Amino acid sequence: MTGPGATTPRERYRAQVRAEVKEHAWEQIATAGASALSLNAIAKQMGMSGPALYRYFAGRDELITELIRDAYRSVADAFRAAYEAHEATRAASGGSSEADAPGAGVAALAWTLREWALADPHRYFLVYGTPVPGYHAPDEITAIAAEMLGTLLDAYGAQPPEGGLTGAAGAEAPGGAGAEGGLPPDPFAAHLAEHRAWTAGHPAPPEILHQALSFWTRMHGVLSLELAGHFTGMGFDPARLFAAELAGLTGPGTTRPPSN
Amino acid sequence: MTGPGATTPRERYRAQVRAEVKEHAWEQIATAGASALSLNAIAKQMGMSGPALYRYFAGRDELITELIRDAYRSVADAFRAAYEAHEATRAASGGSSEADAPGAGVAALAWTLREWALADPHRYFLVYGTPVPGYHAPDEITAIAAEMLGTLLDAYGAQPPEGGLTGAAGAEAPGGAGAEGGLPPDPFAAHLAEHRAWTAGHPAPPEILHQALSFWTRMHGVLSLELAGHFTGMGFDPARLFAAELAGLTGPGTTRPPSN
DNA sequence: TGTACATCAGTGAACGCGCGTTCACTGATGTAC
DNA sequence: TGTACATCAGTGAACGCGCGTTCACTGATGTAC
Repeated sequence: MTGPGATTPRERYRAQVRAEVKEHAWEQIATAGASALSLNAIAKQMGMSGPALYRYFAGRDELITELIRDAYRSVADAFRAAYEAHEATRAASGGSSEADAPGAGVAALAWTLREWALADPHRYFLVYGTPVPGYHAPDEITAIAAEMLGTLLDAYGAQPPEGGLTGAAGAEAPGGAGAEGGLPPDPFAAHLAEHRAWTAGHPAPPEILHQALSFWTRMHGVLSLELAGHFTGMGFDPARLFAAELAGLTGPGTTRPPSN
Repeated sequence: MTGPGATTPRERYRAQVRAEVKEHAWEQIATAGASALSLNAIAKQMGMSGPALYRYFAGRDELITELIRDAYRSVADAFRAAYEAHEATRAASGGSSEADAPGAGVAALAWTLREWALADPHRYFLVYGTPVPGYHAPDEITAIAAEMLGTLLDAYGAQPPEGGLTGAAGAEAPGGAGAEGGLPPDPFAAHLAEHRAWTAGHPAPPEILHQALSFWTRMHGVLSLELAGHFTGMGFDPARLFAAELAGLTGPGTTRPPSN
């Protein structure tokens, strides 16, 4: 690894072939699933002989690991970019735009996640689907996962936290919130207060940690069932279910996908 | 297929061997994943030669299809049994037990689902994980899925519906429910009112359909991330997150797993 | 109860396939002087 | 600018493997008279 920018023609060529191999790998995964990924088949598709690929990847395992890492990287980057774009519009508008609605930042992340998932379902399942047997995520990947949660916490932290968000923290008592106007007790937040090592020092209060985790599981709940086809034939629009779940987390008014 | 009970010794033997084959199939899936399922390996494990299994299954595909169907069947049966057991205690207690708390029936289903999932994660992923490429669920399986949703709707229907359940239908306005005491509008329920063919004529109102779908996606959101290992190393107890999500759907007081 | 026949479980050999991976080698590309 | 050398991309043959599946065949089990 020399410094960035200091690429020889050979290095550029190598990078290009590696990228092309990955592209064909994704196509193959899309067609026959990750378990059917074959170096020989990729080579044939590229008009090369099987062993040639060993110049670029140490073996099948390295290729798969790299695909998984790239997939994580792409969703984390999309997440971060969406957060920063949202913060930028918020700062530019000076406190009076839609971007200032409570939960707007979180909603932006949700729609970004959905867009990323729908753009390539096989990539989604490589990250969030059935774990590959025998595969153990290297530290680099768990770090990216933590980074993503950090972005989510940032988005929550950038919202007015005083009672503006609802739905995740504990159940409202039947008939509405408590008569004294306080939030109901949140036993899971209390639990999280004692198990927050995974936040890497993020200052978010435990109730926000709870909300972030609920966000995570609810969005993936809709997406994984939708992409696995469990809603096929039921007739309703999964995007609306996604929007409804999101509304339960951020309040109404942020339930529309971004206009793009 | 002769009538039930009219089994010859040979039929009994066949059924026994088929069951044994499936058992080894599950072991193999647990070890190396569904994609690595091999008839030859199963035969070897049973002390038989490869082609022998063709007396019992037409081929690999039939075996996999049967495994998936069995998995669906087992969760649907567990669901139905849990519902009926709950209704039985409810009827026996005459209206004053814990089983009468709003959402108690739904909570019983939730914990049943969780128990079923944890009992065999690979079975869970065969049903709710990454779809097998090229595999299309036969009608029998979609029928079982519909049956399960029917049980869920029954459980919702068996609860007092007048404002007793919270969390899924639309977002509460910040600061509590509407001042007039009415529920906030639920656009997704309105959508479902026009797309309810999948309920097979169940009389549940659209708001309940919404709640059932939210139940479904939220429970699977926690379970799939948990079982795929995405919470590993984060320190908190996934069961408590599951309980918190459930509390958001049924109200507090039904957030403990059944005592067994 | 005993014999003749049909049914069925299981074997072993074989076919064709594609896989990951190693190895010795050719030819082109880049580098040093 | 030209020559000598090192580096690297890619090939083709080969190894060993396990897969699904077919086929002709042997023995055991059940059935009919």
